[in-house]
Amino acid sequence: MTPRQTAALKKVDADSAARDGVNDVIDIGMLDDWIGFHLRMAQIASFQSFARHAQGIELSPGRFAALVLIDRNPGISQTALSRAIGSDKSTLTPVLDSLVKRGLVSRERTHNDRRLYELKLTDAGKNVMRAMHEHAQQHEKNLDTIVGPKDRALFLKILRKIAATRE
Amino acid sequence: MTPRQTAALKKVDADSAARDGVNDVIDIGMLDDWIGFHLRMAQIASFQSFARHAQGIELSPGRFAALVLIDRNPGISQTALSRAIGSDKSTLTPVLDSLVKRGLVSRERTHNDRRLYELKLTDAGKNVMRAMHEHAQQHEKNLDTIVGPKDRALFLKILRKIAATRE
DNA sequence: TATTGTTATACTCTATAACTATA
DNA sequence: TATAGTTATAGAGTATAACAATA
Repeated sequence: MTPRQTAALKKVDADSAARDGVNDVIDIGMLDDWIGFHLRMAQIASFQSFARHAQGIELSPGRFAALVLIDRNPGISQTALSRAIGSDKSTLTPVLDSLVKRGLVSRERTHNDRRLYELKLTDAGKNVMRAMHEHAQQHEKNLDTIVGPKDRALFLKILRKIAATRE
Repeated sequence: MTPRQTAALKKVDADSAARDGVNDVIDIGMLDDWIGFHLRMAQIASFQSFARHAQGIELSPGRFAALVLIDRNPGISQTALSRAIGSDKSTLTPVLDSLVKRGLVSRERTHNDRRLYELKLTDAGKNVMRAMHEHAQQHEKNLDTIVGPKDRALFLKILRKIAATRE
């Protein structure tokens, strides 16, 4: 490892820098060589880009993911869904409340075990998901361009590996 | 700060799957090929790993980053700091309040322009940063192992590129 | 007793707008 | 007028603990 120790995270404009007595370029020190830090910054940028592409459709990446998961796993329970997206079941309650209220998801008790709900997409939910899909695909296309076709598979493989690791 | 959280996309245990009538493995559909999705999942996993390593020291990645930035740029103003970490100045106010209250950061008006604060680390702040550094390095070492030495530079380069893109 | 899902509660992170004090 | 920082406020996202209904 060869820490560069210095990098421009963001240039401060010359005027304000002079005014502040602060250097033109901010020194991010050891962070510059840290995977975790850049993972965080990349995710923030990606999230913001996603939000720009999806403006008009009110659906955060998390909710969109919930919709996709319900679509692909019709009848899934809330607890199973919460496990899949890595959040607590109590976190999911208001999310599903709003998705049901907006008519995108149906929630019915199972016949076998009346403690569980069966989650399914309504037709409206499928439509919204499809519309969202298009926006998300444009966003993905931009990411693809940034990553480049040559390194795409490797990059994805590493991301999957990081996500799968629980140590 | 004690985020528990489970594995994203993890397998549902056989028993509960049978009980739920849900497949053993959750189908994530189109998400599986999406960079943005896996970026998000990797970041969540990395964050949780960071939290586990840093348990005992109450410092989120964001606050740790603020500390590092102040350490490397002593005398930086709050607005410059907020620009560097990409959040609003009002977001930073309570963060700095708590860092100052905990004796980790000093905040003094500049002599030239009495609207600005000069942020600096106190000795206690430097100590905490050093302790944090050790935890964070262990965390980084794990990430390094996952990524592998061969692909590390390329992976970092792509992350930087994504973070730098504002389209 | 154990599990599903809800409720009550709380904390973090984030932002916008209006404000103050200084320039 | 413009800038640095605070305050008021709000909303998303997250969690834990206690609870009701059901198993």
